[in-house]
Amino acid sequence: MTRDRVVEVALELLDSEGPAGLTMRALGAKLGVAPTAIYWHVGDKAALLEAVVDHITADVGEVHVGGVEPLERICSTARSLRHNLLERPYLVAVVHHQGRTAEIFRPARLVLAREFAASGLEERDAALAGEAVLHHVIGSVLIEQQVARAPEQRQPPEPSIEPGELFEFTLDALVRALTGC
Amino acid sequence: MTRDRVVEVALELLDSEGPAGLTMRALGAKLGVAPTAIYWHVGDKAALLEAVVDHITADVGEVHVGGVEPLERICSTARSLRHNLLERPYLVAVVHHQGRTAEIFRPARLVLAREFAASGLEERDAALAGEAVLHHVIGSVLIEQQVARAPEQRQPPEPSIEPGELFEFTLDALVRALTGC
DNA sequence: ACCTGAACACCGTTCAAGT
DNA sequence: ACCTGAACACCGTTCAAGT
Repeated sequence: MTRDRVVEVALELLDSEGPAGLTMRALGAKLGVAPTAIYWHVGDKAALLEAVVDHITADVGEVHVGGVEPLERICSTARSLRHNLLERPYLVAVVHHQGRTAEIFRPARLVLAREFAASGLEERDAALAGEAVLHHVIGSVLIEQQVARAPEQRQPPEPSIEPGELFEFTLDALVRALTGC
Repeated sequence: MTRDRVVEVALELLDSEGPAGLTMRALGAKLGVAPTAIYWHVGDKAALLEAVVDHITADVGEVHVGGVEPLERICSTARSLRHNLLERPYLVAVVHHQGRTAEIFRPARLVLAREFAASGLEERDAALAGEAVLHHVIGSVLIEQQVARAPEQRQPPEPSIEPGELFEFTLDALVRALTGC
C-alpha cells in the first residue's frame, strides 16, 4: 500500500468500470483494504482524482513528433495527440470534470507553436494556428467518442464518414490554410 | 406540478448550482414537494436528465443563419452555434454525460452541409467540411470554458489570446481552406 | 390521480480506536 | 506509521399508505 499503488489501481478501476465505478469503497475493495485507508495515503476523493489526472496528463503529454518539414511535424503531432486522447475511453470526461483540459495540451501546444513558427508564421500567428489545431483535435475526439457510445441515435451523423478519414481530411485542409500553402 | 414545470425548475437548478447541485432532493425542495413526487411526473433521474437535455437540444438547435453568400452564412452559423453553447455554463458537460453531443449539432450540421454544397462542393465533401466546422466550434467552446474555470493554472495557455478573436481567426482560415477560396 | 413517509442500498468522510 | 470500524450526512429509489 503506497500512494502510487492506490493511483495505479484507481486508473485500472476507471478504465474497467468508468467514472461512476471509481468509488472509494470499490477502490478499497480492489486494494484489499478498508475504504478509509485510502484517506491516509492520498487524501480525499478530490485529491485522488487530481493524482489520477496528473498521471493521465503525463501520458497524454507524450506526443510523438515525426517528419522533417514543419507541415508534416504539425500533422504528426496532431495525430499523436488524437491517438493518446482516444486511448482511454473516459479520459476527456474525467479531465474536463477536473477543469484541466487546457493543461493536458501544453506539450502539444508548445510543439505546434514552434513548428508553425518554423513554417514561416510570426510568433503570435503561430500561437493562434497551434491553438486552432488543438481545437480541431479535441473537437474530433469528443464527437467521435460520443458517436461511438450514443444511445439509440435515430440516424448516424452523416452517411458513413469514418472518423479517422474525417480527421485527416480536415486536418490537412486546416493546416494548409494556416500555413498558407 | 406538471412535468414541464419540473423540467423547468431542474434547468434553473442546473444553471444556479451546477450538475452536482441538481439532486432529486434539492429539486423537490425548490418545487415545494417531497423528492419522491418527482418520480410520478418524470420518472427517475435518468429520465429527468433526458428531458433536461431534450430542452437544451431544442435551444442549441436554434441557430441563426445570416448573410447571403454561402461563406458568410457558414460563418454566421458557426458563430450562432458557439453563442448558444456558451450561454449555459454546464451545457457541454451535461449533454456529453448523456451521450448526446452529436445530436445537439444536427440542425447546424444540416445548414453547414447545405451551404458548403451551395459554395460549390460536392455532397460528400460538403458533409466533411461541415463536420470540420462543427469540430472547430465544439473544440473552441470546450477549451474556452475550461480556461475560464481552470483551477490554479500555473500560466495562461498563451499570452493574452482573447477567445472570441481566436475563434474568428481560425474559423476564417478553416472555412476559406475548405471552400478553396 | 397525485403526493407523503419510511425505508433501503449506496455514496464520501471523520475520527476514535486499535496495532 | 498505518489501518479498521462505527458513525454521520448525503445520495437515488421503492413502495405502502394516505388523500
